[in-house]
Amino acid sequence: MVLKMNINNIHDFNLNQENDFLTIQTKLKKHINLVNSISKDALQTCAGVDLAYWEEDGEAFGVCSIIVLDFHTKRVIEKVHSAGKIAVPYIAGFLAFRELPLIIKAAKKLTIEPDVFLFDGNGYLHFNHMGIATHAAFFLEKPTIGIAKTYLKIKQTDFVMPDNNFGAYTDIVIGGEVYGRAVRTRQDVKPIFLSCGHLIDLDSSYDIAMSLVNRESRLPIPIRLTDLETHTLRAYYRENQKLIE
DNA sequence: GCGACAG
DNA sequence: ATCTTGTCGC
Repeated sequence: MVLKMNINNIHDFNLNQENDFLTIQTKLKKHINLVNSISKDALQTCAGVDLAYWEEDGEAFGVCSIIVLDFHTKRVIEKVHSAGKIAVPYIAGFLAFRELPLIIKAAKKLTIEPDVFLFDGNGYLHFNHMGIATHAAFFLEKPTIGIAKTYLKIKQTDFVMPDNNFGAYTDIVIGGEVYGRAVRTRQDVKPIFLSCGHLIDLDSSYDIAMSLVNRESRLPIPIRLTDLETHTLRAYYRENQKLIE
């Protein structure tokens, strides 16, 4: 997969400066496009993206997995991954800066260009509308969807708990604007927090995410599979640490 | 000092 | 995210 934006752009500023992070976010968010309606019939492939971490000699390492599925058969058609040292600490609101280097490194190995990417984390549901799903789309140049397992409170606004049945949801409205959606993907489980990433609208994101849920997990299949995959890869790299770098 | 805090 | 055993329930 060819990536237009150069990864080196990510390293052109001081990695631990939150002000620099904010500057980047503010610059990119002006270009967010949330008006594309994407029909499921037009989709051929979808991908999940996730990372796992571990420590070695006091240093942080991570592995990123991207798994591509045929959207309709749900069969895996490609798996790629990347592993390496993690340079940026986790700071709520700036997750993308920590995870993007490995995500881009893995994405470059894709031979298929997925029609849509699902991320483990927020997209537009973010105080600066620049969660990892949104931010990553500027590199991938493909529609992205954010799927978070827990709620990130913005401007002291809580979400309204959706009804306890499959598909029930409540929109997360902050200051009169819809940021995302709390979605009950299965009965008797906690809701997930869905939001647009970029290049797709919220209703399409919801339809796609819901059609990718089965009885295995409350999370869409691509996210679930990459989560399992990163744990497997981590176990491997922990035993073969020298294969990294 | 205390609580909050996507992953 | 990660560290971790058992355990309640379908």
